[in-house]
Amino acid sequence: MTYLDELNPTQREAAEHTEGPLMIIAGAGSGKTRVLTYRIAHIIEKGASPFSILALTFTNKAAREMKARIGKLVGDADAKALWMGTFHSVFARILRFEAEKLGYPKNFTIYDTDDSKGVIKEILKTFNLDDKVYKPSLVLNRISSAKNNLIGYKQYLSNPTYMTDDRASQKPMLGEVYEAYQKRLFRAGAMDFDDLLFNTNVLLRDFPDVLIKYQDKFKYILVDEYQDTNFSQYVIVKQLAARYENLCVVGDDAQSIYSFRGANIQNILNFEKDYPDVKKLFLEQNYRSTQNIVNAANSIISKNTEQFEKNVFTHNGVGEKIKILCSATDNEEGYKVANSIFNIKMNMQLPNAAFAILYRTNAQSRAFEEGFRKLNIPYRIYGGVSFYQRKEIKDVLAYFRLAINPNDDQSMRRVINYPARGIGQSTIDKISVLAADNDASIFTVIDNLHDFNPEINAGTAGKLKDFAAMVKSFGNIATQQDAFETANHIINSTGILRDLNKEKTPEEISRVENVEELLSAVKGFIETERTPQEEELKQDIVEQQVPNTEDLFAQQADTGIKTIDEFMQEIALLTDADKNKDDEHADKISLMTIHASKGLEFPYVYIVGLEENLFPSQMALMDKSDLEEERRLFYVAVTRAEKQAFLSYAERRFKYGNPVFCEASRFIDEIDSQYLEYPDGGDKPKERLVDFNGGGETSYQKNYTKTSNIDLLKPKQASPVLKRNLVSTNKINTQAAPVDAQAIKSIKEGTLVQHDKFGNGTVLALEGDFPNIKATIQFDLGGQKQLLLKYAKLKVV
DNA sequence: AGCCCCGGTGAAGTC
DNA sequence: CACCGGGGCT
Repeated sequence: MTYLDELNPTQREAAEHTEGPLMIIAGAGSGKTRVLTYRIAHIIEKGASPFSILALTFTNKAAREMKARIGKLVGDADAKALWMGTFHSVFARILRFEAEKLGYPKNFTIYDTDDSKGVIKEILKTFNLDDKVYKPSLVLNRISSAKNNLIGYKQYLSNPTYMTDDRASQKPMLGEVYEAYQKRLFRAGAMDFDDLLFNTNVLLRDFPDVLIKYQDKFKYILVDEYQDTNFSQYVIVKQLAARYENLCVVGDDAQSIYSFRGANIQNILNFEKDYPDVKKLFLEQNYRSTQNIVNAANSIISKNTEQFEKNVFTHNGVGEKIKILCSATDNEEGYKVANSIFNIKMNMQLPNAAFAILYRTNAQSRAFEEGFRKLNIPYRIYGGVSFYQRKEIKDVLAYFRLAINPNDDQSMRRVINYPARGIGQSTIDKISVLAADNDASIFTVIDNLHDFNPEINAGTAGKLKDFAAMVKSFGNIATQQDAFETANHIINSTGILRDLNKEKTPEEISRVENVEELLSAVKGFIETERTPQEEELKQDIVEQQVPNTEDLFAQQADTGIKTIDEFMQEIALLTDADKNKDDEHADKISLMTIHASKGLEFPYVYIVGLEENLFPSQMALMDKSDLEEERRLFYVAVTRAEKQAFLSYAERRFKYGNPVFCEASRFIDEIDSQYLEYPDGGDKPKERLVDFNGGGETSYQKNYTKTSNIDLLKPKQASPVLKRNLVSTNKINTQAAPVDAQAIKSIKEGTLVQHDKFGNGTVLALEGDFPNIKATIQFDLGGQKQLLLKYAKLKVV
């Protein structure tokens, strides 16, 4: 038990309080992971089986690292036996063994967002709906948030509020699209990410024996990052914990930054209502950062209204003040930050890994990359297009998926004619219609062609049959051989590699390399042991004496072969943090979004692009609660820093190809100025009126003037839209509602407006929801146009 | 069937 | 500006 002595009294209390509900509010850098690992180790040492402990983390990486640390305390065998992972991966694993109760095959496919969007597009086609009105991404968001709130399509269709909302937003068919979407996925034997949680809830709700089984099994439940759980996850946890109530949730309401995907901060704020006898502990001592950083962060978060009272403090040194960097343009920001890093690195003899650049949006990385390249400093970008998103990889994976589940229509469409085998669009259309009409999958149709009487010539029918036979043969191999053999076979017999090797362009060569890399990932996969959880579940199945002798999992339990099916399960649930292929140990500067930086720490942190409309983002400015979330995001960013933080902004920045004047972010002003150091060395913001005419014309200005097609450089004619950018960059209007919004809202039907290009016009009609209002305008000269108000920069005449 | 060019459109964060 | 999808051409 000596390791418990390494904890401070509150931490230790948290680790030793193992029975009953416990809520740990853990401030940034307060040693949360340490407490969690010690707590779990402690539970095991007290005699609990690791199989009875369920620990839900935010990323698989976090789970992996925590397991490794627990392994050091209690031994790897016990650590490996823990049920630890993301909500999605843990419950996907359980669903594999219970899905048939819900009518899904146990080898169901997990659809990613691209798959989902594809399904929506097809539905829109069959319903003859305009995909500009029913934007797939919006439709999907709507469906997703319904599912995260446990609203199935039947409830959705019978809910008057949803129906009214959808009619009001000109999308009365949304409920029907939801229904069709769900039915298509079911037919394809597929679940999307939200279904994994939704269906887990259905399972626990409708099958009391299953609920009891898992309630009994999980005697200890821990949930990390509880502030970012959604309703669906909340209900799962509540159900599973109902028996023992040994439930420990850990989180920091100040770091809740995922409401856009349904996370509900109320889950943590209301925890004590659900469990009145909860033990509440506050970890308030920060071990990560200097006093300046901790105090500055406190002053930021104090502006929020919804939060637990807490007092984060540190005994670390005072440290350097937070430095403000101001650049003329986004490009200059890149050089300035790169130079600043270079200087500190040289002066203090630090490794590159001591520095991180955090931004609001991925698109901001470019300027910094250039800066680092000029100075020859190695860097690494987190996020972006992941390996598994690449076209050639998705093609190969589609074959893998078909081998496992031939009814997976999205994969079927992807490769039915890739590499080309003479199955054209019109043929695909015909069989798609047949499939939809008969509520069958595409595979079912082509595998039983003569039953469906398609109007297809004999030659094409033969090709379809051949393809169906190939898919079937892949299926056989997939169940009998290991993942690597299957993958090899599929890649070779489909001719994908041949297709990629046709041309020797650098692009194609890198594609071949990617496919080879995928193969070696499969190889690596079969060489690792299967997890104890899989064995446990399989054992469970065997004990239940599943009668079906062809049962895939029973077979695997016998042979011990790791199949392609298991490989796909694993990669379908990787989080972006897990997908980074770059080697982690190389000494590089890290560039990432603030969201991606959650849970990480760096000695020197540069938070860049601190400008109104960028951070806080334009979208967040519309809504007070969004602004609070944005502020929490800023809090997360600042608290990543150990030694020093830098805040950088640019006065001009290219957005959508146009130069835009920027105003320093209100967040800078919100920090108590005693913790800040401005560029001129003072502790007060410099008066920075934007000077349009005076001063030498820099090359930047020339550049901007040339490419600008809007009136940014003529303040005299400033429209309401532009006015905001012309005000002094100090406090003045940071509290006021954005002028953008007002300008947009002031436009009604019949309003006379002026447009840069089209001249004067009259608004005929408006449609869509703010801020995406589209206006139909009759221009005196330019005729009738449809314009999006948020882009159109209209002036009211 | 495949390629190219054009025009339109979008630009936050993610399992 | 960068990307995507559609349409048209070969």
